[in-house]
Amino acid sequence: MNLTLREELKAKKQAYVQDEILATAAKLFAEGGIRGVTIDDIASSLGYTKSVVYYYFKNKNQVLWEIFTKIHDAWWADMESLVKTDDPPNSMLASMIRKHALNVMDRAAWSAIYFRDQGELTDAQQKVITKRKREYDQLFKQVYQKGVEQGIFQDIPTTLVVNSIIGICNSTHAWYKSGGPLTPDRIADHYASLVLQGCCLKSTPSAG
Amino acid sequence: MNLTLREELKAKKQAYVQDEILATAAKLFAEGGIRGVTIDDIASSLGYTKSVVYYYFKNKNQVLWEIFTKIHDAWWADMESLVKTDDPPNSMLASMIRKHALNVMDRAAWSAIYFRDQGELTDAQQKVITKRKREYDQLFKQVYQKGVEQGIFQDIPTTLVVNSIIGICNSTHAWYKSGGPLTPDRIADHYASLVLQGCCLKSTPSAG
DNA sequence: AGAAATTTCGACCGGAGCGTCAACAGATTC
DNA sequence: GAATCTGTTGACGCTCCGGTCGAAATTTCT
Repeated sequence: MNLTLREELKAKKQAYVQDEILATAAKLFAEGGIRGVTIDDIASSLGYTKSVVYYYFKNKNQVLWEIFTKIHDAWWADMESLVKTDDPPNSMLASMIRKHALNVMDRAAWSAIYFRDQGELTDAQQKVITKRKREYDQLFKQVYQKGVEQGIFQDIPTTLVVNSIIGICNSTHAWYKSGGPLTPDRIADHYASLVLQGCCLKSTPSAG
Repeated sequence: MNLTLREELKAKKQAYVQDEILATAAKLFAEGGIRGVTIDDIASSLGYTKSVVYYYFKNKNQVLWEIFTKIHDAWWADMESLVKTDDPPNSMLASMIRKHALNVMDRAAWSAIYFRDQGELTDAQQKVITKRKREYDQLFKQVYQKGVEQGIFQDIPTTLVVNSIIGICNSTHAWYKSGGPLTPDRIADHYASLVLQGCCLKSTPSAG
């Protein structure tokens, strides 16, 4: 068999197992906290022994790190594509809020880790994540700022507005349970309208 | 010396040292996570050995538990006294939001623990805290419901409204740093007006 | 001063969990 | 069938940390 082809197959299989491990780890980490979950827990939850996890990952920290990078990359891609459209700031901001809220609910376990357990990373990793979160916030700030310049948003410090937005959406992971009377769409819509009503000037009923 | 008087003095001194330990523990826990901070860390941060901590507290869990109960009791008392006034729902809700936000910023370390580390408690303790948090939310829900009945608030599911409120305020602990350009009062005011504008019917400009 | 209560110390135990390692098993290639 | 690559096993070492304990030190009372 061709060498590169074999390597490719191997990589594909390993990626599959890695994803499986990451998904299980995320679920357990979210419930029990990073330190409260052992590698044994993750492995046996999949019918493996812990050596298997160490075969696919260097150590516990790498498992955690991949969770952070994977979720961030996915969210970042989503948000960047929204920003590229040429919607007006109010509908763009609404779309961004909805998307962010839906993303949080879609992967509540991963979100819980992403917002709660940054302190479990190494100092260097924390710096990277902090920077990426700032860049992510920046996307929101730019849109809001544009709306202020166009006179359709109230001139409130963008830091305050964006932190409110992120704060509302992120808190969802703490209480949202799928299957309840409130659907993710309904919740996301509410968040968008709450912020838009709360920040838009009263002369722009288009937001309501 | 009178026996009961001596006991009283002893209790008073012990309470003082306990508070000192709790304050330090809360600060360290908030930064490093519950499991990331050892009893040795707490003790040596005060110039003690860990045996001293074990003299004043049964174990690590009791230290954590007291942090939870102390902060809850303080917040509950604040909110209950606000609810007792006969202000109309809109200004009462605004006061409650402001108060909650200010409380979170006033003790950011304790708040971080209260919202982030409930999972580190025993199952029984978690049940108690969950119940108390629900009762706390209930205070907000009642006020909002009253406003809906009076026709001054939009008829949105109270769960959604209250979780938004709590979510906004609680997220503050993650980014607020005292000494910045944004004062706690300014932040609290913004939160109150954001929610009131976002939830009140447009026919009640008194909220703006 | 001497006795009693209070507080502090430092050594120690035991368990838990991370990460390693040598060996083994199964598949694949030659 | 032998050799190699891939995946898996279970046991082990090591460190860290929660919690205990007896003794020492300090303070308070008589």
